[in-house]
Amino acid sequence: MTRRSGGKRERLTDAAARVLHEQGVEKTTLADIARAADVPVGNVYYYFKTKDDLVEAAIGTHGDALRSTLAALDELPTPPDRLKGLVRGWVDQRELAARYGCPTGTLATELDKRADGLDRKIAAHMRALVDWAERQFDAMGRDDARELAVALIAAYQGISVLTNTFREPELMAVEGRRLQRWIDSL
Amino acid sequence: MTRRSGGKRERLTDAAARVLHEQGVEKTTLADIARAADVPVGNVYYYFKTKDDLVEAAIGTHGDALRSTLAALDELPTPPDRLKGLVRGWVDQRELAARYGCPTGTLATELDKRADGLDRKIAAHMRALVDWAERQFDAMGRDDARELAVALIAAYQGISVLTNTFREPELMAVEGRRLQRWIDSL
Amino acid sequence: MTRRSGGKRERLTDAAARVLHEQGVEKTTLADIARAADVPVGNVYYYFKTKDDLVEAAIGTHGDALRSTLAALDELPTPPDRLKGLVRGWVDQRELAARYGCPTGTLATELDKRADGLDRKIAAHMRALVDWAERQFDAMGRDDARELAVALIAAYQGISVLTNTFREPELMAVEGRRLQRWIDSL
Amino acid sequence: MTRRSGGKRERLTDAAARVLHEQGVEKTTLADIARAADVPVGNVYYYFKTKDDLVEAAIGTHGDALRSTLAALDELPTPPDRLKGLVRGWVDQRELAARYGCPTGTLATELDKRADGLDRKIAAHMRALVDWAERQFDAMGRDDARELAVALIAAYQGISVLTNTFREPELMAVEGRRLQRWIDSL
DNA sequence: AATGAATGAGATTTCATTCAT
DNA sequence: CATGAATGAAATCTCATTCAT
Repeated sequence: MTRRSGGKRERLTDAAARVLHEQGVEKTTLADIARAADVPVGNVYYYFKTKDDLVEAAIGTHGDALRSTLAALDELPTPPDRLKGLVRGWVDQRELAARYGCPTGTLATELDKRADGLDRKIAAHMRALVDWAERQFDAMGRDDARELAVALIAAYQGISVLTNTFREPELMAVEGRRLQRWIDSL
Repeated sequence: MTRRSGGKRERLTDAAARVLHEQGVEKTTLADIARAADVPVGNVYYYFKTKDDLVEAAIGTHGDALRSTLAALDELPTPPDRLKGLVRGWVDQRELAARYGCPTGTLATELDKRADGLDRKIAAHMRALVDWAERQFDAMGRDDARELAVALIAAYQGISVLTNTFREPELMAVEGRRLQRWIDSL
Repeated sequence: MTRRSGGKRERLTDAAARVLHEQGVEKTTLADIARAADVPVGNVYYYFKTKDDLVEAAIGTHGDALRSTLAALDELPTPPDRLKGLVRGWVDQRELAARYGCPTGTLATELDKRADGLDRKIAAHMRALVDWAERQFDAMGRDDARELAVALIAAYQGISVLTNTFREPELMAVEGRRLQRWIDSL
Repeated sequence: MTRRSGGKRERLTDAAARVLHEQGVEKTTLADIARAADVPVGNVYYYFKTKDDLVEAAIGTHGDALRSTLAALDELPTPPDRLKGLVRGWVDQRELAARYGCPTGTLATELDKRADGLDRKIAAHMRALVDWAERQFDAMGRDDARELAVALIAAYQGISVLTNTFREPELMAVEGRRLQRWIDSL
């Protein structure tokens, strides 16, 4: 709710969300984020008590983005439309995935090495995504909705890893087509 | 290849391979690795010029493990046997994956944030794996061998991410059965 | 002496006096004091140019308290009554002393490490206390009034240190009885 | 037991003991201590994991000094001799007390504001001193040995505070004579 | 007068790397 | 070859003080 003074807090979380995705949590310094947000380093601590607090806020930003993406998809008429819309979004982002991977996936992978609560925060977002997909498959009358949902999200996470590792956006496009056909076949 | 002095070099690379997988590259200090290998810190630099050199050696160790796994699978009679053997290996490692993810995948994800050559080293191992799978599908007479290979490895990487994020080894087991059926269906 | 604006200045000095006693000068931040006084941090500087100015005001508050204590004792009929009244006051405060020590003594001890004038301010209060005791002993006809006064105040400061160090309020009570007997014996 | 490389660790604890006494714990930076010991700041952390660890070591140094002082006094023939020897030592140190107070007392006063274990460490030294004095009074056949011991140490702590506050070493000398007479009178 | 926000200097701490023996 | 010790650059974090409104 704090929106005074040019939305500096928001600028910081946005910059953090982007930079942490690009550089990873451990490699990114507060100075990196402060610079990207054009805020003096010392000032960051006015808004966030620790670096982890800022990381948490950035995770929240990614979660917000995910939520609004899913909300937009919910406007589509049928469950298969929605699922295919999700896949289309992934394909649209393939250049970013090739360079930095899926934000949720790479953050989850990095944070899972730690035992603080941050890993649970990002896991919650991943779970929200799987849950959403499950609801779509369920609406399509599938008994194995959960398994299908896991398979879909896993397919995306997996191809993100390969797309990123091989720096080949085209891989995402190919897999996207495969997933579209698969959804249609259900 | 040097095997002098009580295999200290090997102890270091082995320890590095394990600890880097468990803790991640950035969170792991040289001291962590030295301790795990029971080698004095100062001594590490006799064997490795920099930390990155040691990371590279650890990547090599993971590559060796992968190569010998594939070599063992090559002993199996038919390509589907080999592919299903690969999947079985993944399922067998599901507890490790739940705790730390796939070594190759998590290392690739972390190193891809950097642009210093190490990311290309780990990418090479990932490529070797895809190539091997492609050869199997090719031997099965599939025209779309490359695409199938990518899909298989992506499925594994993806379920590794979810297994790790949710700390649920069972996800890997379920996906393993799905992949087995899929291979049989080809 | 300014009493405008809801006595904010007074609230600040009172809070400072208390918090500085409890936490010590160096460990206490301006924010701590502002919070305790329920005054916005930025506002403190309207009343006090620097942190040291506020510390000085807090010292003044302790001095005021001391002065009014002595003024009240001056109402008692005889010098021994007054001295024993002083001792009784110390014993009454023993729980506070056990937790945080004598305010004057602990502040003096901490400020004496500095050479910036504040140490002289607190020394003045300590001197006022010794002077008052000297006047009582003098009125009792003692030639060694100064020496006795120093001994009395030192006894209190010393037992405050021990009471605080050992967290044993009872020490103060025992020493109080000893001092009462001693005063009676003069 | 580590005594290599020019006893740098010892140099650090000695410097810390001195500088912390002179400047107080909170006002003293690691850089201050490192400079006094002629050791690079970064190197301090090779010997002490945190600043508090170094403070603890410095407290230990003060404790060692106290112990050896008492051990030397134990060589004196009679308990009164020993107690008066203790007092003589205090008087001999009066210039230091006038400038910085009693090391044990001022450290105890400052550390008692904190709730970590360091306050208990310094309290232990203070207790050792009281215990030693109690043993002497006990050996003199006094039933009230504990109370006398507390009174003696309190007298010293108290006069240290005044000597320091007023910057008057002579106060310690006067009180020393008073305590000598008092011991003789028992 | 009042105050949320801003700032920068400085403190603690970490760690890859180097050095002396 | 081996190794405990050393080093300095850089990162996180704190806080008195100032600023803009």
